[in-house]
Amino acid sequence: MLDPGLFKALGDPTRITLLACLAKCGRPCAVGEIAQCCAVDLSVVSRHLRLLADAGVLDSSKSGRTVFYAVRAGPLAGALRRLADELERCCPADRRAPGSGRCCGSC
Amino acid sequence: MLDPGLFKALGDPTRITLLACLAKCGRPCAVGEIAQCCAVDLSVVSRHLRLLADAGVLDSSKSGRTVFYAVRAGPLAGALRRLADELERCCPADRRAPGSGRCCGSC
DNA sequence: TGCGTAGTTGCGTCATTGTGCAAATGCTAG
DNA sequence: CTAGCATTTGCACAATGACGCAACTACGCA
Repeated sequence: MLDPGLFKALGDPTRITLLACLAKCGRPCAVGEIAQCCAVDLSVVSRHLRLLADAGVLDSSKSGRTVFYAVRAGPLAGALRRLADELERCCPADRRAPGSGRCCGSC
Repeated sequence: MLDPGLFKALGDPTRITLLACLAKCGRPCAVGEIAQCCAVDLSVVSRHLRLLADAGVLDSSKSGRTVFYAVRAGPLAGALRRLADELERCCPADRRAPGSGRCCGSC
C-alpha cells in the first residue's frame, strides 16, 4: 500500500512541472509539446515521462513516430483517496496516550 | 499545490517504513521506539523523522529528554484528497483529442 | 532510396542524499 | 556537581539520480 515508488516518481521538481503541464492541458500530448513546458533537454523530458508512466502516473500511446502521454487521473486520484482513508483509519482523532516500549509489535 | 516536497519526503523506503510503523501504532512514539522498526542506525532514524516533520507529515513534541513523533493523519489525508480532487477536475474523463502545437499556453 | 522529424539510449559529469560512526547536546536523577 | 540516558550533529563515504550532448533508432514523405 504505502509504496515509495509512486512518491519517488512525484518527488522531482521537473517531473512535477511536466505533470502539472500535462494535467492543465487535459489531453494527450506529444513529448515535444510537453518539452516546451520546461527548460531541460528533450532527452531529459523523454526519460522523465517514461519514468512517470512506469510509476503508473501517466498513460503512453504511440501513433506513428509521435508518442502521446496523458495523466491517468482516475487511477491516480483513486490511489490517493485510498491512501487518505487508510491513514485516517490507522490514526483516529482520539489518539492513545504516548507509551514506552515498542512502537508497534509487528514491524 | 503540486509540491514535490511532500512526495520527496515520502519517496524513501526507510521513511515509508517508519511512517507505516508510526501509523500502525496510532499513538505518539519516541525516537528510540520507532528505531526498532527498521535496521538502520538511530541517528538515521532521527534525521528521517525530522525530515518528515519538516514536510508536515509528522508532528513532534518534546517531553523531557524524549521526543515524540505522531502522524498528522488529518492534514495529510486532507492534502491527499484535495490533490485527488484537483487531478480529476483538471483531467475529465471525456478527454479532448490529442493535438499538436503547445501542450498548454501557460507553462 | 534518401532525407527530415520524433523520440530514445549511451555515456560522462555533477549534485544530492542515505548511511554509520563518533562526538556533542540536552535533560533528569541522585 | 556528576552520572547516565535520549537524541542530535559533524564528518566521511558510497549510492543514487538528474542533466546535457551526441549518436542512434523509428517512422513518414518525396
